[in-house]
Amino acid sequence: MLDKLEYLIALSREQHFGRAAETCGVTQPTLSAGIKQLEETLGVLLVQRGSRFIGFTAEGERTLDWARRIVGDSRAMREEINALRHGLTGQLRIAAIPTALAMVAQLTTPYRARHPDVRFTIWSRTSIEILTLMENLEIDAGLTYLDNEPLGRVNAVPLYQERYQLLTAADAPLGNRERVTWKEVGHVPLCLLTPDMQNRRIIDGLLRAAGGDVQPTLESDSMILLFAHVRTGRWASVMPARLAETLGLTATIRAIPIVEPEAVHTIGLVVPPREPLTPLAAALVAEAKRLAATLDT
Amino acid sequence: MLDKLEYLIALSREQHFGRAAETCGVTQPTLSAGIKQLEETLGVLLVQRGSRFIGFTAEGERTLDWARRIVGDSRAMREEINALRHGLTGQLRIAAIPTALAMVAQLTTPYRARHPDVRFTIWSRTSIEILTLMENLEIDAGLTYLDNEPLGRVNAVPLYQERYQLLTAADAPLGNRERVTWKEVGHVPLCLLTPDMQNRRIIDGLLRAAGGDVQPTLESDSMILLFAHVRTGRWASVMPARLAETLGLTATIRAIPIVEPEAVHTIGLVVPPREPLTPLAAALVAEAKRLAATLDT
DNA sequence: TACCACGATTGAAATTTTCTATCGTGGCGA
DNA sequence: TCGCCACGATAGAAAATTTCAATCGTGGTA
Repeated sequence: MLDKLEYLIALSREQHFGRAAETCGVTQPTLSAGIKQLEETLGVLLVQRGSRFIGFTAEGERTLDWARRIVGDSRAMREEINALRHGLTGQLRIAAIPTALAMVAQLTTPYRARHPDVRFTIWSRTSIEILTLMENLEIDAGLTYLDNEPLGRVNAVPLYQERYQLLTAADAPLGNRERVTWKEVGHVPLCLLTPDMQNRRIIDGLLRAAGGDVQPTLESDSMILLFAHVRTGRWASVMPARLAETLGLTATIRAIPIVEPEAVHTIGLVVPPREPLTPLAAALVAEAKRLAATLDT
Repeated sequence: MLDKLEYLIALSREQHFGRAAETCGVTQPTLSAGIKQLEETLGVLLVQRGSRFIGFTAEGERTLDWARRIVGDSRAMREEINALRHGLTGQLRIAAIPTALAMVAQLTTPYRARHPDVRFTIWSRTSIEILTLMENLEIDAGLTYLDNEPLGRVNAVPLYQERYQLLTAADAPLGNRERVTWKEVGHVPLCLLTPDMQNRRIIDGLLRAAGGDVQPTLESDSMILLFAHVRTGRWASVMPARLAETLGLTATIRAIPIVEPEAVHTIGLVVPPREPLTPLAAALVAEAKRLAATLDT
């Protein structure tokens, strides 16, 4: 039964019987039969059947909710019992938005000092993908915006405030300023994240509100790539203050606060709304609270 | 896996491998192997092994908690999906303390009017047994005291206040009074519930506080039996006001309020702290809230 | 000391699960 | 319009697992 529920979750993730079967490590007929058996025991159709996967029925969606919860709880049970015997071990899966990636090290480093047997896997993902991954039990925690676009069903721990700076060469236009306005930034050719990133949508909004138009010269989903371009001294970008500090400024590259308005967004840790949390996730939340205290103001 | 967790719950209920197996509809070796397999997948001992069942290990108790939750959720899933298709059907299992049994009809009658396909099973149990039954997923709801002795992990809906009256023949000692004190009641030979009932412990406490000693002439776990004795005109008892009304007073039997102090205890519906509730339980909670509104004050 | 209750163990039988191979269907491009 | 292709369903054989009846071993008890 539990494995059938896993099949259902995989199917919702992959939207495809064959691929779902593969991720579960079984063949396609096995997964098909599993879903059909679920349908029989529940007495309802769960999947809209055509010649290919179309979607779930209303009952299927509801069952999916329960499946996520039940499967999640059974994994949490295993993890907790294991932790009772062997302390915190295993793998912690985290996804973070690109602008928060640098902050992850502030969490993982003290975490590892306390719990050396935990291994980490960290993905760079959009805020929307983070929520989907969390729904589907593919990550244990996420680092994302808490206050801008709607959050799904998660518990959140605020970590720090994201403030925006223009990153540019000192000898470029605006390079000598102590502060610049969003309107001014709108007239500079920029390297920005791609529009599927919430950070980009925030910056777009701020630029438009200042009456400017958004004309990025270069887009990427990688902050490293953006930063590398800025480093050449020939490009400019908009980055959160903390990230710019972490990446390291040189004599020739300046980070200039952007005002009018001095926009601020909250970044935080999100974890599944499970009670109790898995031990690994609970320890991460504890770490996040400690970190938040040191970052305050 | 799910069935193994059911075995664990059954074992905690029966404290005996053979009986637990029987209630699960399998043989004893099957249940033994199931528990052992659980122990292997979790990598810990769950049961203290002697030549017979001794108890669970700490890890076993923790696993039991998870098992109750996971098994409860999977049943709730089945029930909810079934309700989506066929409306509310199936069986609602309720346990009530004896003094609240008469009130059950106030819940079941309107419930059945709304949902005619639901069948009821109702047990008379002590307040402690009700909590145990709920823990072990053997009942869907209970009717018990909310305010006197510690309640377990449940959600509660207050229903009504229990006030105490002396039930006695009009021509017996105290039979002509408008009110009597607990001290006076302490001097009358009484029919009371057995001491495993919380109602009895409450009355004991009140009698002792009034300086009297508790000397029941007759004890039973059945309110019907107590009432039948009172009906003969030769015995007296202490009953909640509402129950006395429901059982029906005759010209010769009077219900006399007991004061000093005018003790009051809250009775309510308790349901498992599951979110969401099963549809059957949720409907009962709705009914209880309606009833509570009509009973107010 | 002998018995008894209880849970573990064993080995065979039954059931369930899983796989490979193949079928049928609907969509899509030539 | 036809033919191909991707996808999920189906069938049947093989493998894995679960379950059971029978029996054993161990403590506790008379």
